[in-house]
Amino acid sequence: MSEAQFRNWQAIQAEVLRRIHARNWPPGHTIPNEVDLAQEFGCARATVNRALQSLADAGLLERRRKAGTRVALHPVGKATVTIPVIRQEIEDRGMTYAYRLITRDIATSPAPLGATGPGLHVTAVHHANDSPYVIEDRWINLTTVPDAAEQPFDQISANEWLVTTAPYTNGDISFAAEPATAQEAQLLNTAEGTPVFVIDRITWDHDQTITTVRLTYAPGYRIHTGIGTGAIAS
Amino acid sequence: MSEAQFRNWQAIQAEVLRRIHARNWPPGHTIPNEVDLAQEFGCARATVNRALQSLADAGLLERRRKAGTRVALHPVGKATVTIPVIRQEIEDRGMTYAYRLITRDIATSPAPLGATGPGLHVTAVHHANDSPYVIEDRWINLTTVPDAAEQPFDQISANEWLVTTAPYTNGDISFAAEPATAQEAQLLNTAEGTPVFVIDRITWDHDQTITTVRLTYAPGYRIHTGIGTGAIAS
DNA sequence: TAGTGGTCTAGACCACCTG
DNA sequence: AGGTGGTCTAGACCACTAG
Repeated sequence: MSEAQFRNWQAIQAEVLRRIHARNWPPGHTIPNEVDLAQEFGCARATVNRALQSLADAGLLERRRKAGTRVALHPVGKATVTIPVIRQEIEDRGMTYAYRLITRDIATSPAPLGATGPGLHVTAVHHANDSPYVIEDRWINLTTVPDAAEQPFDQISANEWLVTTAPYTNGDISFAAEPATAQEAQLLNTAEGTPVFVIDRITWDHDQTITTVRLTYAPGYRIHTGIGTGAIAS
Repeated sequence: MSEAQFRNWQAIQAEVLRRIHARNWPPGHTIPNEVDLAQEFGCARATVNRALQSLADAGLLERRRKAGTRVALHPVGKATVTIPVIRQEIEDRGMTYAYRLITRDIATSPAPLGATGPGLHVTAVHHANDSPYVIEDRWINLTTVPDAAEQPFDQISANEWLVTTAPYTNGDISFAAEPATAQEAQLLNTAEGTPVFVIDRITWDHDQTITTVRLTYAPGYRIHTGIGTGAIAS
């Protein structure tokens, strides 16, 4: 009791986790406030705050001013998916990267890009070990990224050019399974209707649309990542 | 300048972001250390630390002791995918939830569960508005979760029972697009070979396997989430 | 309105790492 | 060896919100 056993926020976090797992603090239970915990753990309140905030970020605790800190009823799992540059993703897997531009046109942007100004439409295929890896079907808003109009995108992909040129503040991303269209199947060297993994992404700089992209991966592609309290960052 | 314009860590974070976007601090650039920034912003170093750590978590900065803080060369995007309980996911979309147990057997666990002890194999279908929504094909490790053997899982799904009973510390998760097998197609009321979104998940309590599950979603399912510096938490 | 978490401060010590 | 980020402290004030 009131022993100064827990000197750093990670130790405190581990102890809190232990009590949750041991059902000392069951789901829905309101745990002691930060002042009391700080006294029990023999540390400053700021240290307790950091430990609890980290657990709240992980979804295991729900915190509200005045109401206190409760153990989440349904500990929502959270998986952080990293979205690397395609060339890096391929090279990190030890495969040889190649890039092939398919089409490049300037036309009126489709609805998602704001429906107003002109857009640059680029389609390309990224290869890994000479096999098609992913199709990049992209619209770039030429109103917000006018420099894109001068880029040929025949050597450097729009994917790679944009990350070092057009920073974004927000984005939406979605994952789905879809049947390959005839054109996609041809580019990916597979059969029409084959299940393919599709990522749709749109990014903004504040409220200005920058680009929308559909990435259609060759069959067999998987996204893999870790979850859980062991992966807590910050 | 040394003006005390930035009083809280979020304002500092915004200012740092502005300088990165404005190319004042281009990719690869080493930014001033925390002491200098604190003086410039007219605040305590801890406040600068919080702002920079938040940006480092978001992948925009790379920090190392002694080396300092650099702007990331390839600002890796990170999307946080939440993994809710299936019943909640359906009800949150305003649809009616229903659950149907298909099979329940005790047998020797397959390889992923440790290959040693007995396992409980449960397959079930979750419905939304009376349409099949997702197939849950699960193995539960009866060595680590013996209580599962006494659960019928005919009313409450294993998915829901486990989150409030068997906490995990770590997990792996992967997403893929696959063709529906004959059995999956039948349960999902679709055609064999139809592209379906599949989630494979395995969870451990430290190094003890708890459960593996394959979730096969009905055609049309999408995972959707946001990305970017606007979604920074903590 | 009072209790709780959110944050800031000024200072200090430490762990890590580069040069 | 020395500079940098990582963290802790003790105290303070503020913002939010439940009762």
